[in-house]
Amino acid sequence: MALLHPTHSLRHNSGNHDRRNSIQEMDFFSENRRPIAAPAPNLQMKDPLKRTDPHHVNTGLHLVSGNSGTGLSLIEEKEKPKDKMIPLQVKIDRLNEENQKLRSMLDQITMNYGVLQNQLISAIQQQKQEESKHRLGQMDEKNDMMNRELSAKQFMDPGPSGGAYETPQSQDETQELSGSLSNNRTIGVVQEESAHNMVSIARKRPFVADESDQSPHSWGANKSPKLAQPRTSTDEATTEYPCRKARVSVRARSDAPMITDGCQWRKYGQKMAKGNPCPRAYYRCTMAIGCPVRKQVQRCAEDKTILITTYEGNHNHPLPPAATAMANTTSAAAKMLLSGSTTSKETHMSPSFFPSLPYTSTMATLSASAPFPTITLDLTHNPNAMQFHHSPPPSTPFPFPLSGCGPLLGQPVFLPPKQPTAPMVPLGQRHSSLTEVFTAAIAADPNLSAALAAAITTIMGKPPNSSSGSGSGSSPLKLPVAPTSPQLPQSCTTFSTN
DNA sequence: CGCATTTGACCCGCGC
DNA sequence: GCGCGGGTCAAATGCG
Repeated sequence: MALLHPTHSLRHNSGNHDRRNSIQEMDFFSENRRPIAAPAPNLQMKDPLKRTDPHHVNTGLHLVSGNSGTGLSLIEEKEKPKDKMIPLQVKIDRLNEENQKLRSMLDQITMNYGVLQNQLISAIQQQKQEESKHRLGQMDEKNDMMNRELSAKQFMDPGPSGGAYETPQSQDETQELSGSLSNNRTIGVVQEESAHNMVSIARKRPFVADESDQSPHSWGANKSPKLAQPRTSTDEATTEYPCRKARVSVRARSDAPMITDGCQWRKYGQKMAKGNPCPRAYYRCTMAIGCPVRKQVQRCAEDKTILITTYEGNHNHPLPPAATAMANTTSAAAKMLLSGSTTSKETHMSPSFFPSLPYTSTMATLSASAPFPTITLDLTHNPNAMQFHHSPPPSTPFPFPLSGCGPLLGQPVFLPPKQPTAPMVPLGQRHSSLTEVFTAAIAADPNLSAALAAAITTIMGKPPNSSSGSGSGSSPLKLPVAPTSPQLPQSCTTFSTN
């Protein structure tokens, strides 16, 4: 969340606050743009124009988003006489004023957010400290843990000023931040903690240690020995998350009793879940003998048009093309969840973390609450924002980001926010620079997203309210979530309704 | 008749 | 220890 307004952050930190409207932005460009702008003679022609009105300086900032820059370049290109420039100048002035107003609003929102986040973080850290006292007695990596917290805090801490977006001091620092998150140490710490938790869970559920390739889970393990498969040392999922049982839950609007995701399922049970008048159906993948994948289908108690499908496990067989997208998506989500969810039960992720993802308005829920960490992908909102690379059946009202199916990993697993009022500004309009930074960082390091999730999770600690809601409503905070790294074996299949 | 679905019973973990 | 709830099994049932 701290990166909701990266550009804003950059702007604020690129100069002194008392000169925020002029010098700071000029400094920003002087560091990053001058090598390009200086050689252009047209810019010098533009300067006198800009100096006639102080707002023009601010327009320079707007160049970041390219809006004002476009207008100025038009002036440059056409070389209008001064009398023709006047209307344009007036127009630019008006745009600048508008820009100022928007910026003021943004500042206000930023401040409010910062205050709230400060309160949240302080509360969480306080809670985590208490928790750490118990855990540290059993942990040998005390220092690592502290470093981990610090590392994560770097990412989230709004800073002493309370302005969450003022933390990065410059683009350089932002890049440094991205680098620190993607470096081996940070990820290593994250994985270390994951491993530690896996050990804890393994003690609790010894049987899962014998699980094979699939994400560790109980079904087919203890009750169906025939399904047990020999463990291979090369299995990455097993190596990384030998004891975690992640679930990927998908919320989608559908009238169909069950979504068709490209796999064949056999119903093996149905139960009434507490708090939900609609029964929960249990399905097992029948595409291959011994496939451990299960899924649960249940309608949302609040809105029965919403179908909640929860996947668990990884397919042990080749998937049809129609099934790979969902499999990749859920795998990515599951891996992110597994790699990120350690001590906390819920994770806050900012949409700004994943600017490269097209579905910026989508939301996902990370819930590591017992017994299994679950990531919920909410596809019930903003269908317009979705892009269909694979047309769903007509009866499939829900949109699913199947973009680029093949390597969907790293693609968005994004869902609409529960709170439609949440201000979701198109990323590209507000913070292009930092967006690019993170895009590049994520693209460069497939583990980064997982590391981000882990880092955030680490500092978030336990949610203030651990009481579980009933049924599908045991829903954690709704948060924007990242796509994940591509290493997880396919967990589930495609996704469409009947 | 074979297969899928239904449904009650059973098992297990967790909280009190 | 007990009750509750989630998850699974397997016999019964339905359907093509």
